[in-house]
Amino acid sequence: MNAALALVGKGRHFASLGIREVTRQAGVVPTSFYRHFRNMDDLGLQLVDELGLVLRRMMREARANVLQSDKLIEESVGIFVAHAQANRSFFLFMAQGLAGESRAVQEGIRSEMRFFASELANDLRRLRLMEHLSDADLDLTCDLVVRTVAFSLTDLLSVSTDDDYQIGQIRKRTTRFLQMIFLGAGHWQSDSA
Amino acid sequence: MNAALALVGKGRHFASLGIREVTRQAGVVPTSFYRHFRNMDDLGLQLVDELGLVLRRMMREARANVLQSDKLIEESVGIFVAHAQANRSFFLFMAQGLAGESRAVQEGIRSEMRFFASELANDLRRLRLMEHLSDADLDLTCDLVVRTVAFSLTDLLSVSTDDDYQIGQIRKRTTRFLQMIFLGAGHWQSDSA
DNA sequence: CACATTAGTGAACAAGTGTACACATCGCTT
DNA sequence: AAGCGATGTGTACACTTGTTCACTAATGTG
Repeated sequence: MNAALALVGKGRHFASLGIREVTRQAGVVPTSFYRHFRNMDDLGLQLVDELGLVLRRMMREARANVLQSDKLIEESVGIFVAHAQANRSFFLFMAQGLAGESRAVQEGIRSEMRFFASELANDLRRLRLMEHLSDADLDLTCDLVVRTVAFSLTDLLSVSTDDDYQIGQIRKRTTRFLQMIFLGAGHWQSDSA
Repeated sequence: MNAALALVGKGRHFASLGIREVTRQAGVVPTSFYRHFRNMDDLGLQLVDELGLVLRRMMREARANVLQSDKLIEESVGIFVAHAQANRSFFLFMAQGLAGESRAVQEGIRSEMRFFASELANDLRRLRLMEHLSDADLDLTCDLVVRTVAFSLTDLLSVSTDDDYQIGQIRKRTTRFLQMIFLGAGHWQSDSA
């Protein structure tokens, strides 16, 4: 799995990886592959599972550092960017998988995103934010937020890790996106019900 | 190019296509490939160019049908969904290319999206909508809109063409996303400047 | 200690891959 | 009608690919 991630990190697309290529990168003979996975799709699914862990770690850190802050959005985006840098290959895999070749991987990633969105909704409820929104509308909002951040991911991953200027731009832009969304959510239903 | 699109339409990922595979689908001998393209990346780039045409056609139709409507957003989303269905393979290619293997294709698609966003901004200006926004903020809004729609694309393309219920759901959800964004844009700067 | 499980090995095979080269056709313009 | 450029063909070569099978080394449990 690390070998596959490493190749993805080097710019390859997961869908174009072959068994021999992965085992070569892992420093192991091709046949060994079958000791662990039935095929590449299987490997992809296990990567999705591990991706879940990465996301959960990120959420935990966000919750710990953000709760007492007044710049909630800005801080969260910062943490997200930091994690995306630290786990570049994982997030690359995630971005690829969204439109990937394996239906199962695709669905897995989508489901991780849904989970993330619902956790975000819970947090907002706990913080007594957006209390005027119905549960469904809060879910809607959080879904939109998660999508927006996920899209920023593709921006982030296409600039080199040390291009601090561009990274800063992306962070600012993403922050504004979210501010605009929450601004809309704040006025939702009050005048569009 | 049609052969490559056809394969993508059948669920393959562009990055995993080979020259022989494409020529086979095209009903042509492998060597013929080199009469038209230097390699698969080159083919991808030419597909991006043609994608540009598809998008422009879509914009034209949207402009023609939407201008006199009061349900601007809903209509636009409808037209988008219709075009995404009609040119399924093209949009699949677009969704794949965003996190694809070829940097050039990636940049090409991104640039098409930027163009689309800027055209949208022009239209809004012409319609005298969102006049309280600075040019930069209007661009920001349109970028966010285009991203949101593009993300809905991945939802749309992952359900089968004849699942009208799901397609309707996606259409409704996307419409609400855009309504929320424009609602936020409507209050932007007035209370967050 | 013995034994079963797990992870890794090496050789083998049929099939598929990208690319090169010389040759054949077609349609167009002069 | 002649010639030319663009497109397609057939053959060939050196690799790479997925998967199989029987075998070996390490691991931890009774």
